[in-house]
Parts: sequence; C-alpha cells; structure tokens
Amino acid sequence: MKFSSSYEPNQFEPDIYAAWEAAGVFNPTVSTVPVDADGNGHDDRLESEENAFSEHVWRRAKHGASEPRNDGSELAFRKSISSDSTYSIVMPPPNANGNLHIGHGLTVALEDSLTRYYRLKGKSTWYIPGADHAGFETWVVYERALEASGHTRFEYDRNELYARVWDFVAQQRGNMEVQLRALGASCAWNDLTFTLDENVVDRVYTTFEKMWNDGLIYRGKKLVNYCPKHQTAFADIEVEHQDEPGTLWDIAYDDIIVSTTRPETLFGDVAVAVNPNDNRYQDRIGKKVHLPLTDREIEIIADEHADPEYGTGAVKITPAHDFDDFEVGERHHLPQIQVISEEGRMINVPDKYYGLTTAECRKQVLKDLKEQGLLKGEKKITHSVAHCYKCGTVIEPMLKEQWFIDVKTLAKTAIEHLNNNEIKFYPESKQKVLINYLENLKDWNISRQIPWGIAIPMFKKIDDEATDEPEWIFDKRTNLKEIEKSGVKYIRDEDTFDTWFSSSHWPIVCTDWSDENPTPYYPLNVMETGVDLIFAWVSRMIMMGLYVTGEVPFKEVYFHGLVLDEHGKKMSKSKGNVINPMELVVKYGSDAFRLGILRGRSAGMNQAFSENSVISGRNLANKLWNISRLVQSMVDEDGEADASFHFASPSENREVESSRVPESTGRRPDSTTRFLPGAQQSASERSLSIYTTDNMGEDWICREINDCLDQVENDMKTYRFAEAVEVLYTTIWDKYADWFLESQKLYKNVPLLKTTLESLLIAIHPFAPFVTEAIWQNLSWTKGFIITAKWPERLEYDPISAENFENIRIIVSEIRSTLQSLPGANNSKKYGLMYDNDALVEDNSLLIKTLAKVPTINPLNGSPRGLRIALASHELYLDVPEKVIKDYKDALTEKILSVGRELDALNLRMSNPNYVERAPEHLVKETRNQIKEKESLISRLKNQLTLT
RNA sequence: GGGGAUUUAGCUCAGUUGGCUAGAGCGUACGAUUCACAUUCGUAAGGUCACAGGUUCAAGCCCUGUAAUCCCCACCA
Repeated sequence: MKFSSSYEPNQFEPDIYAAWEAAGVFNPTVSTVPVDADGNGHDDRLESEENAFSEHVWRRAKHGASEPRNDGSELAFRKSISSDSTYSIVMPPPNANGNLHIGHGLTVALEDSLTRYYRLKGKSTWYIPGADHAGFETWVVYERALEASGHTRFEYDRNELYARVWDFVAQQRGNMEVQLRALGASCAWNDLTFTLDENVVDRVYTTFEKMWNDGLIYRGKKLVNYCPKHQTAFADIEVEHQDEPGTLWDIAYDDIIVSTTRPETLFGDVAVAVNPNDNRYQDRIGKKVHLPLTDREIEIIADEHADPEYGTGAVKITPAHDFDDFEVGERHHLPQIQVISEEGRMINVPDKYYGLTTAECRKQVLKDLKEQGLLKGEKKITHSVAHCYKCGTVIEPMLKEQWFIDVKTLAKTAIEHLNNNEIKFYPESKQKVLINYLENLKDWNISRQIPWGIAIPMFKKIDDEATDEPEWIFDKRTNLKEIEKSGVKYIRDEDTFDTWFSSSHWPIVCTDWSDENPTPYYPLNVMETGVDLIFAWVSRMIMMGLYVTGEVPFKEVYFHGLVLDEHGKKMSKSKGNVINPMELVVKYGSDAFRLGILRGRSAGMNQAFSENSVISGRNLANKLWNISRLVQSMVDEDGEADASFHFASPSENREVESSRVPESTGRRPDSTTRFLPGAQQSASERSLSIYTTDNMGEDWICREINDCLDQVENDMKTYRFAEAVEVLYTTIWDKYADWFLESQKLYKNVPLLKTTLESLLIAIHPFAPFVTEAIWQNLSWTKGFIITAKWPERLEYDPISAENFENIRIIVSEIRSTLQSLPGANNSKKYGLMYDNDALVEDNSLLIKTLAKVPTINPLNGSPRGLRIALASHELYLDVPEKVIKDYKDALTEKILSVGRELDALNLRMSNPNYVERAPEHLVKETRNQIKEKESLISRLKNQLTLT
C-alpha cells in the first residue's frame, strides 16, 4: 500500500513541483494529453530530478537580452498558434527582493487556479511570472541601510548608486521565487520578466520616443508633490491624505484679513484673492496691500477660488507652494516666488528667516506678526494633510521642472474603448469607477529623483544651461552621462521614470509583443490584480496598451480585495495581526492554504480570513486522500476476482430473504454498458472509457458529478472561485464519500469508481494541485501527470435510476432522524424496519439497511404497527415497543404541527385566485401536489397518535 | 463635494434572470466508533434577510426613502 492513512503535504509538495518543472509542463507548448498517453510509467517521474530553482531572472537581468528566454521551437510554436487556443495571464510582479505576503497568496491562488483550469481545458496556457525592481520601495530600504552605515546618497553619483543598489538587491533578494513555487504557481519560469530587463527598458524607451515625437511628453515647471525627506517628486496617487488638527491664523494685510494655515509661506505671496461676487471687497479689487514682514506690495485680485464663506473670504496667493494658488497664478499671470528649498529650508526671504526650516520659520513669523499686532486671530481646525506614503513626511508642494505626459488623448481613447465594453470587469462596478477616474485625470508627472530605476532617455544641450528653455533631445544611450551629436554636447537628465510608466507596459513586454511580431497571447485573457491598483496600474496599462498596440491589453479584469484578519480588520504590523502565508503553507500544505483563502471570497471585496478556513481546506485534502485510498483498495481487491461476482458476502445476504438476493443488492437486471462521449477514438487511450451503471447510487453519482462540472465551468467563466470550490467540496464530501462510496462498499463497480474518482480529482486540481497530483501518482492505473490531464467528459447515466437513489437518500435520512429523536439510551435504538408494498425499498433493502444502520428490514405482514416514518409516499415502520411510542408522543405532535404549518402556507397560496391564475402552471401544479402529500402525511401521523 | 460598496445564523460569507420550507464553513448541542479518513460519521438547534414604504400572484433579490459601516477621488486659504 503506497497510501499512508493521512495526507502529509510536506512529504509530497516540493518533489511534485520539481517534477512538474523538470517536465516542462508549465510552458504554453504543453497541452492536455489523454491520461495514459505517456508510456513511461509515472512513478519514476517523481524521482529526484534536480530541483534547480532558477537563478534565471537575475542572470538575465544583469546580462541583458544576450540570454534567450527560450529555444527556437518554443518561440516558433508561440507565434504559430491561433489566439483561440491560447490562455494568457501575467503575474503582477512581486518585489524582487521581498517576501510574499497574504495578498500575493491570494493572487497566486486565483491566477494559478485559472491557469490550471484552462490548461486542463486544453488551452495553450501561459502564466508569466515577474519580478519588480520596485523603484521607490527598494530605494527607501537601501537608503535606510546606507544611512545606518553612516553614509548618505550624496556621497555618490547616480551611476554609482545604481550599481550599489543592484548589488544590494542581489544580496538581499528574498525568497520570492521559492515562495511562489511553494504556493504551486504553475508559471513559465523561463519567461520570468524583471522590470529592469533589457527588453522592458527598450520597449519603454521606444514608447517614450514615440510620445515625444507625438508631442505627448513635455517638460514643465509645475508644482509637484515633493517629499523633502526622500527629495523626490511623486504622482498624485502616491500621496496619502490624512485628516489632522491644524490652526487657521488670521493675518492683517493692511486692513484686509487673510486666513492661512501656513503663515511661513507669506514671503511667497504675490496677491490676495477675493471672490468677484463678494460685496465686502468690491471696491478693493485692483488695489494694493502691504505684505507684512516685508517691504513688498501685492495686488488684490478677483478669483472664484476665494470662498466668501470661508474665513474672512480673502485668501493669500502663493503660486510656488500651493496647488490651488498655482492655478490662480496661471490665470492671472502672476510671478512664482519660491521660498522653500528642496531641502525644506527657507530661501528668498529676509535674512532673519533665511535657512530656517519651515517649522522654525512658522514660529518666528507668528511671533513677529504678533509683536506687530498683525496676528488677528487663530482657530483650531481639522484639515487634510498630504504625506509621503512611505515615510509619512508632510508633502511639500514644490515648483520643479519635470517630465509630464499629456494624458488628454490617452485618457479619451481609453474611455472610448471602455465605453465600448472591450474589457469586462469583475466586479462590474469598477468599470464606471475607472471611467470616472479617467475623465478627471490630470497630467502625469513621470520624473523621479531616485537613482534606482530606468533612466529617462533625455539629454540637455550643455551650453544652453543658462537659458530658460534649453534644448532637449531623446537618446537611448542612458549608460552615458554625456553624449555628443553633430558636434554638440548633451548631458543626461539624472531622473528616472516613475515605475508605473514602465509597469504600464507589462502585458506588452511579458508577451513579447512587437509591431513586427504581434503575438496570439496578446491581449491577455485576464488581468488579475488588487483593487487598490485600479488607478495606478490598470488604468495606465489600458492607456499604454491602446497607445502602443492599438488594442486593449486584456479582455477581462478581475479585482481582488484586501485580505483582512479574522475580525475583518486590516492587517498591519503595528496591530500584530499579519498572517504570513508561508507559515500556513508549511503548517497545513499549499492546497489547504489555496482552498482556504478562496473560500468565501468574491471579486473586489475586502474580506476576512482565518486559519479555520485553511484547516477546512486541509481536511478536504485529507478526505480526497482517503477517498482515493478506499477506491484504490477496491480496485486492488477487484484484481483478484472477476468483477461481475462482487456481490455482498453470502452471509450478509442470508439475513434478508434468500429469494431476494439479486434485488437486495440493488443490481438492476437491465443494467447497461455505457460509453463516454467520444469513446470511439479514445477507448483505446482511456482504459476507463467503459463502465456500467446500476442502482446503488451509480447513476445518481454520475448525475451529481455532471451537475458539479456544469457549475464549476460556469463559476470559472464568471470568476466565482468560492462557489466553484464550494460545489466541489459538497460533491466530493457530502455526495461522493458519504453516499456513493458508502453504497459501493456493498457492491463495487470498479470501472465506474475509477472514472468518477478521476473526474473529481481533475475537477478540483486547479484549486488543490498538489494533493491531486500526489494521489494521481499513487493510484495504480493512472498515467502521466494530472496537471496535463484532460478536463472530464460528462458521464452517461439513467435519470430514473438516479432519481430512485435520491428517494433512497430521503428515506435513509428520515429513518436516521427518527431514530435519533427516539427517547432512551442509544444502544437500545436498534429497531428493525418494516415496509408495506414498496418496491423501491424492497429492491434496495440491503442498501437501506446498511446506510440507515437498522438491524433488519422486512415486509410488514399484517396491519400497521410500530412507529411510522414521516414520509408521505413510503409506508415504513420502525419496530419499536409500545412504551417507546408513548414516550415519543410529544415529538410526534411537534412533527404534526410543523407539517401543518407548512400545509397552511401552501393553502394560503392556493387560496389566492391571482396565484392560481397568474403564476406559471407548473408551480401551481407543484403546490397542489405538495398539499396532497402533506395532507396525507398529517392524517397518517395523526392516526398513529390516536392509536397509541 | 463626487463616486463605489456593504448590512442575511454566534462568527466569516454564498444566495446568478424575482418562484416552493433562505444555504455553506467554522462554532454550539446530542449521539456514534475496530472494517478509507477523529483531519471521521450521524442528528439537531440556531434567521423579523438593517429599517420603512412601494411594485408584483409572489421580494433576501426590483423601485423609493432612512440608518449604520467601509473604501476611493477631489477639496479644505
């Protein structure tokens, strides 16, 4: 016996993954094969193939494209296949030097389930892994390490820093790839794309050049979100707003009082704005006031920006340090006076304040204003303050020259395609959200003052440095600091791209799309990612995909929400409620984790997660293991004798009337041989194509498995992972194990046992890849890998026989329930069952006897006696003594009342003439039948009540 | 201010185009036990589907309103 009594994931998972990887089954070239097409025998496949976790990504990233991703035949295949036969999906690249967190665990569970499902369905399936250089994230970590060692970034130039971070990341590279393997991700490792790979950089430069030529890129001196700590600018979406208490000060500018939360910026004031409709200030518009603490005068202007309701209705205008004021300044052609440096210190201010930090300066300004009697009031307020999302430093709006993308046409095109429903969203509502976002999108600042990233390929004419509008040229030679073109020298812009600019090309670069060589794997079938990335990433991939390829980059988007802790709270280090997916994988197995995290999860929702769900997944894996163990043992027994004589043992049969032996096993005389659909050509390939069905639940389980497959297929089409897992769970556990296998202990239909087990194993493989493969490799008759098996065909069955078994289930359940509710100690509840005029019960007496655990089952000879089972269409009696029936009276009364309540509801429905008239006929008919049934049941139960 | 969600059993969640007595897992209670599995088996309790109206023969589902909770965007001198 190869099977131990419980499934131990750790014994199998690493070897199985290594065997898959060694066999190359993750490549898109591999499609499904008939289960026994591989003649090599299967066990040796799992033997110690060298498990070489690839250093591929790093080698390739460092050495550039010199190392081809795949050999020629693989690449030729990829170009030749029709796009109808492909299924492509990319992994949102985890940080190359980080560890996977619970969100990655969910992502992999979702994406890999899809991948495996479509692989089983026969698609050329390509799940492309990635690794992210994580520009800013990694930079922050590196800079912290640098500071800890007593150095600063300013000791090195950009190229040195880039090289140092590269080495730092190489050393610090975490276990990300190992962890993805542990989760079972069946991704094509040879195609792993690193965000700094040469082909990525090249594609990004090509796009940038095209945009530059199309006039979509411009260099603008605008206010940007600037973190004085990290000394870099951010895009709007990288800034976190928080409501905080603050103070609103009233300051007298002559006789006009302005209100401000930032008095230190008054040195940058260039005007005071009032609302054009504000009666209080009509006569002052165009006049001048004296700017306190200086010898300047500034004009009073009229602008809608000033809200008459807020403060005094007069607002100071500081274009260089406030986003709204910047716009006001543009409208009125006002100068921009920068008074805060990039280091966060005061500049262009009277000597007294020069060099102070903003906080020091504020204190001093307030003190001086107070002394001069110009501080007219202060009020505590709550206002939202922008922070650096990484270090929490307050964001300083800073006037900087940066590269911007004019997003108008990009957004417009994207909106058109979205309105055209070219991308299907899960959840649906996100489509609107995205369109709404794109409609209000502002120009995108793509410059970052961080060395770790893709260098911006723009060079400035050296001798133009002094002019206001220097000449910029595009050039890809960013490895050089200086270049020469036509005798003119140019110097490189030191900035790097916003990572989202390169990430927006992800579907394009991962699939190796190019103008000359479009690929059948683009657009992707689906983009699966976190809902938090809808704006930062998804919106930009759509814009960029359309700009570069003219097509949307993916046909569907599935958003997952946050994984919350078991109480529905966000996980955070400070709360100490962070769940590490790897701990759960080690403790319960990868399958358990995957099943657990998919349970109760639906698109776009932030949902709770707890270890319990993983335990439940572990139990299912173990159940599958033991089911297979039982089936294998039945198959083994079968090998020793002719299957057609596997009736229950003679001694057992003798307990029933001897003349009824054949019927009592539930074997139908007319049992028929059934073929799988399409069996003609595959019968020789699939050893299990032929089976017969009998009663004993055999037709029934075929029906249930077919229904289950229908539902799983439907659920996968609509990304309802939790439902797919649920229906598999129920079918395998509650139906296959609890009813079908129990009944098969009486009569073993070995071909059917094999076929049904295979179907269920394959169907749940996408969600529990390891245990199903472990079983597959241990079953005596299966061949090859389950990962490349073929999705199950529907099973043929006799519907009447299936329905008969359904009736038997109802009968057995009712007997069990009645027995449980009988008074008295349990070991005394062994009562025989009697039936009257009931062919179904008679024909399946052994089955019912076994499943209901009654000692005997006999026809009722003579008048009814004992305790009637509460079934309308079957006359069954438990042979219990008078006394027990008397004690059971209360329960019986309650039963009658409860059926009576149901009957009342039905009668009420029928008494409504509109119902009879307007409801569909079949419903009305059904109601009538139910009334009849319940009435007869009540009268029989009542009869029994009076008898006792 | 704009947008998007959520509210169903003690907990976490399903419930698709309205249709029969609203489901699951976990938890709880009671019972079982050599023969695949205690990571097991059986049985049961547990619901005013947030609230108020409306449409309909019929509403957890559709419509209107209210309340609570959450997320995103913008703004806050």
